[in-house]
Amino acid sequence: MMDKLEFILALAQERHFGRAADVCGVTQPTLSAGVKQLEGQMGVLLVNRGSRFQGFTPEGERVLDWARRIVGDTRTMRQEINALRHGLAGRLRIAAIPTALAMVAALTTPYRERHPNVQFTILSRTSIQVLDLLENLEIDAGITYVGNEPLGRVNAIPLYRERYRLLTAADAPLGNRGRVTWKEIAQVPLCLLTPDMQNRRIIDRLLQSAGGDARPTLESDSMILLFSHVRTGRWASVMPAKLAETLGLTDTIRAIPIVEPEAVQTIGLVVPSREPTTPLTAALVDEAKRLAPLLDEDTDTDRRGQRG
Amino acid sequence: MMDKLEFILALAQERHFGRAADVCGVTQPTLSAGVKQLEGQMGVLLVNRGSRFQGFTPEGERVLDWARRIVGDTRTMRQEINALRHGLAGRLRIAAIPTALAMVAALTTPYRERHPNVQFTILSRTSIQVLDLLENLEIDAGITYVGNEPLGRVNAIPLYRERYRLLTAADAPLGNRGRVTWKEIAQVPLCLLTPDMQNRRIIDRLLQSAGGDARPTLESDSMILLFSHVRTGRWASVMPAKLAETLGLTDTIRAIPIVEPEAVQTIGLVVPSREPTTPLTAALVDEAKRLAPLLDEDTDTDRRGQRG
DNA sequence: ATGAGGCGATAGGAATTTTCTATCGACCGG
DNA sequence: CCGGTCGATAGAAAATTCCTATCGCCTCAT
Repeated sequence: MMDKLEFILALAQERHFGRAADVCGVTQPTLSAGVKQLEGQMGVLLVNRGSRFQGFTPEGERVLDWARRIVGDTRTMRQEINALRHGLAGRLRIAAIPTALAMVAALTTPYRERHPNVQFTILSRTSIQVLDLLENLEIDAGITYVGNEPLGRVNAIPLYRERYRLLTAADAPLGNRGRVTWKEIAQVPLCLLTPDMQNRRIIDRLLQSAGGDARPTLESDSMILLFSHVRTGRWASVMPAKLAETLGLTDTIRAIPIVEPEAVQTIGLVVPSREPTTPLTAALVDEAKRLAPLLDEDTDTDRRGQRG
Repeated sequence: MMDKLEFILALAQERHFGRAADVCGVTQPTLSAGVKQLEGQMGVLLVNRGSRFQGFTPEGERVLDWARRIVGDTRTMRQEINALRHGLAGRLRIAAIPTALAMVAALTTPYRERHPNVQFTILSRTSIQVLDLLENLEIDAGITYVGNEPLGRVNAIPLYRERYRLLTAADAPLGNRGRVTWKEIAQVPLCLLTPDMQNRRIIDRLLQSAGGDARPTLESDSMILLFSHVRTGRWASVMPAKLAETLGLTDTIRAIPIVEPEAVQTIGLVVPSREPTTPLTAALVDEAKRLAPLLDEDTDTDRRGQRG
């Protein structure tokens, strides 16, 4: 029963019997039979098939919902019992949006000090993918934008506020400025994330509303690539203050506050809203709550510093 | 996995490997092996044994908690899918305290009209047993006292207020009265429920606080038995107004309001607080919410009538 | 003390279920 | 019309589950 539920979870994830079978570590006929058996037990067709996977029936969607819950609870139970015996141990799977990657260390480092037996898997994903992975039990927690769009069935713990900086060479146009406007930025050759990233969409919106043209010279899904271009002195980029600090400012590269408007996005930890969560996740939430005030303080200091 | 969880639920219920096996429809060695296998998967002993069942370990108690949740969710899923196909169908298991038994029909009758394919199992139990059965997934809903004692992890829907009447022959002492006090009642030979029933404990408390002696002449766990004694004209009893009405008042038997104090107990439907509940249970809650205002109205009318 | 009876664990074999390999038929795109 | 992909099916092998029979331990009554 339990494994059959895992089958349809994998099937929802892969939308392909063969690949879903791989994910589950069984052969395709086994998975096919498992799904069929589940359909027998339920007395309804769960999957629309026609020589291809064609999605789930309405009943299938409901079963899928329950399967997520039941499988999730089972994993949580396992982990809770294990934690009772051996303390916190296991692997914590986190996905973060690229602009937040740099601050994940601020969360994982104290976590690991408290719980040395926990291992981490950290993925870089778009904000949409983060929520998707969370929904499908493929990650334990996400770090993404909170407070703007509806987040679905998750709990959010705000971590810090993202403020934007123009990253550019000191000797480039605008390089000597104490602050710049979004309108001015639109004039320089920008390196930005690809449009599937929410960060890019936010920046596009800001540029457009300032009357500027949102046509970056270069786009990539890697912040490292963007930064390396800025380092040549020939390109500029827009990135969150925290990230700019982490990547390391040199004498030649400056991070200039962008005003009009001074845009602020809240970044936070998101975890499944199910109660109770796994011990590993619960500990991460604790860590986030501890960290949040510190980060906000940093941001305030930083802002005052830049302004003064 | 799933069936192993059912095993320990049965074990918690029966506190005996052999009987638990019977409940699950397997032999004792099968259940033993199942529990042992679960312990293997969890990596912890779940049950304390010493040639006898000696209760669960702390880890076992946690697993038990999760098992209730997971097994309950699985059943709910099954039922929900079934309801999508065939409408509401299946068996609704209800337990009610004896004094509330008579009003269950007010709930089941309209329910059955709306959902003709639903079957009922209705048990008469003490209020403690009702909550216990609910906790162990052995019933879907209970009807018992709400609003007094802590109820645990259940939701309560108030149904009506229980008011007490002295049931006695018209030609017996007090039989001609328009109202009586608790103190007066203590003087007549009473038939009451056994002390394991909360109703009896409530009445005892009222009698005692009125200075009367709480020593009933006859006690039983059956309301029918109590009533049949009253019908002889030689005994009296104290029962809720609703119940007295249902049992049928004749010219010779009167139901006399009891005052000083006029005691009121709220009776309600209790269902597991888990969300979402099974479709069968959800429909019962709907029915209860529909019924509650009608019942309260009756009670008020009744009270005014008795007083006037 | 000692024997009977109840309880849960264990052993070993039967039965069922699960899973695999191999292959088929349908559909899709060229 | 042909090659490739996808999911279903068939049949054999493997694994597991489950049962019967029995054991060892403990309790309680004689």
